Amino acid sequence: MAGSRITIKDLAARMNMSISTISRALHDHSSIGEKTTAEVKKLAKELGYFPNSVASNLRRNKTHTIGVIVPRIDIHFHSHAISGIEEVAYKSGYYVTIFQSRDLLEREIAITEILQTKMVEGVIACLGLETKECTHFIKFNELNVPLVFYDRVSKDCNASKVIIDDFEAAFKATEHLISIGCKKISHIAGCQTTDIFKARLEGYKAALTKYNIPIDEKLIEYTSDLSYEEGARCAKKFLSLETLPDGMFCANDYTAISAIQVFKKANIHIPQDIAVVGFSNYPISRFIEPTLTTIDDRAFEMGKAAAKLLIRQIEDKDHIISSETIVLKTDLIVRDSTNRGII
Amino acid sequence: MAGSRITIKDLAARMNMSISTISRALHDHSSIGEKTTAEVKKLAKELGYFPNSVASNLRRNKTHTIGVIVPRIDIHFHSHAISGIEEVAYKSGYYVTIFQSRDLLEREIAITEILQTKMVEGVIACLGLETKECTHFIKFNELNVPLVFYDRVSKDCNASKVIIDDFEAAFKATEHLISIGCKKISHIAGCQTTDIFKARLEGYKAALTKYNIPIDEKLIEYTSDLSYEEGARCAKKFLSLETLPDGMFCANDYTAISAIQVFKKANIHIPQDIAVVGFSNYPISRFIEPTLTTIDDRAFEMGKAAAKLLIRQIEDKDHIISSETIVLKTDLIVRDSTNRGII
DNA sequence: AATATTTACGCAAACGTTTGTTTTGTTTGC
DNA sequence: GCAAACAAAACAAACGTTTGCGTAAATATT
Repeated sequence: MAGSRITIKDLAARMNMSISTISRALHDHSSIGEKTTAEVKKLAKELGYFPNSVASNLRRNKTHTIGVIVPRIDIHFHSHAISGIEEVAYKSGYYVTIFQSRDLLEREIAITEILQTKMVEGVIACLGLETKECTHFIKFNELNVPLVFYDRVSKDCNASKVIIDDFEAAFKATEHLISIGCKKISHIAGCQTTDIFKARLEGYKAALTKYNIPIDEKLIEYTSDLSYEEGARCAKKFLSLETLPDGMFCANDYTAISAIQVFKKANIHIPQDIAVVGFSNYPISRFIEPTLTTIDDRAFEMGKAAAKLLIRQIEDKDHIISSETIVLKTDLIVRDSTNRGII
Repeated sequence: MAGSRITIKDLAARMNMSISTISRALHDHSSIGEKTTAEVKKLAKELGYFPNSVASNLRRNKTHTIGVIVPRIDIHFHSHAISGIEEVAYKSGYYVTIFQSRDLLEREIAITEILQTKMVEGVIACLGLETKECTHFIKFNELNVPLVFYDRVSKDCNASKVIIDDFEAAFKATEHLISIGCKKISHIAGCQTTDIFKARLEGYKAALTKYNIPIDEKLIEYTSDLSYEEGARCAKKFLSLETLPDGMFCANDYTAISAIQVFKKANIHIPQDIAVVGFSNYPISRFIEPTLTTIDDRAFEMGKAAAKLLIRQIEDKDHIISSETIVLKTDLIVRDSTNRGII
């Protein structure tokens, strides 16, 4: 700020013209002569003029800004999603303002209020863990600002969504274990009040059922947060069974990795004794030993899809779209933790 | 947008008062009666009024926004730095708009221009790899908008900086290896046109010198990008020496990890045969086997420090500060890759 | 009771643009 | 040579706030 910024007025004064002429010249309006247009632009460049987009936004009632709410920026999944969002937004001439809810409902609500005052043209959000209902988002509906949720979405909110098919992904993962010969497949499950983790459990069960493998609740361990520590705990639990499972599908990579490390310490070989599939394809899954078979979470694509969808809705003058749901295909990435060689 | 947003005008009409009174009431101005103030606020809440910060920003010539330029959001280091920035900014009532240069100079320049039009009050940036000089940043000086670089900084730009002492960190890392008995310490170095990697090499050399260990160029491997693949290449090079080094300091964690994996495959034990120290404390360093001794890069703290410094400068009316440099303390995190038990 | 002071509010300009309407001056058609 | 048509540029209002100044009524001071 401060400094002495050149405005359109200054240009007008220097050229002995009206400010409207300057404005139109800078926008190549047809009603301004070529010569004048050129001169104005030349002067603007000379004086280092930059348009004041705050003023422009006010007048045009457009900010070309989209607000993004994520639980935490520093989680791999979200930073990749944001990266995708930013990439699409930048190319379409939109700007991205990011807020972290830190999984706090109070903060999430405060952020939605800030976003209203900022006149963002659209909002992309991933709900925080505390968020059970989302009345704080309905004001965006009222204001006609498009809203897109990704990954963690809310059923009872009228908004567009971008998700992966967790059920199908879990099904695929489990099916893969079966295809390499596993008969007794365990599962480390996430918090069952969260839809995505519920879906992963269901997908696991469905795959077993399809192949006539009975579902054994003793082979399912529930965790609250899928942390590294929880993974170790579950692994020890499985070790204490009469017979060790010969396959394991984990609802995320952290638990898979820590379980693997526990197994290795117990002198159990992976994938020979027990094959393991994770979920999310964290960077680390490529580096541990053995490298981890996992489901790619499509974070970057999810961000891109969310941004594209949002921008489409922003620019859809007719506001004909009420909501739209995009389900992304997932990829099973087969690595050494399920590679038993030729079968 | 669209919709029908309630403005201060609407409130004024409903209350049969002037807009200035409304504005003042909403800001608890002393010249407005208590009763009126209360009534105005009540009505505002009823009608769901939200201030239009675009208009406010224009009038007050303040945006309370800081622009952030990072090479990539989805790199762990940067997402953590951003997280720190956002945390501090949020608490101080500032908003954060993020741009990725993707290490492209052209894009970095374009972003600086966008930031000018957006009237941001301050800028935090980490330079892209292509950026050798930074004339595109001097306009911020001219406009009196404070500028803080972090991590990758530029010498020839008049701006504040937040960095870690790479020299000292590398010195500490190397000294640690010496302290556990290493006599022949190798180094995997980064691109020597980047200051931070140069400093790490220098720190390594200085530690050797201090303890009268001759510097042996054969023990130093230079890489262009410190990639996982490069790490493996360097490790093989060291394996081909007549005698294997008994310690290794790597300029980042990726090379350390891939080198460790190469060593393990060659049946070399870590840390008994060769102790390894990385740099940055990537999350993965806690999970690999053995867990990796490394230097914490202080990403989050760096972001916080940058934001605090920037905001201080923004709010320093006198513009008395020209520039300031903060050097953060680093931490050596000792893990199993250098844990030889009692010495 | 007259003046001074305070309280509570209104008026109007300003922030830097954009844009519908008007004005001025030039060209065209006949 | 005069109306009509057009091109080029000016006028002025508007976007939603904030804020210096003015003013009327209410209260305090003598």
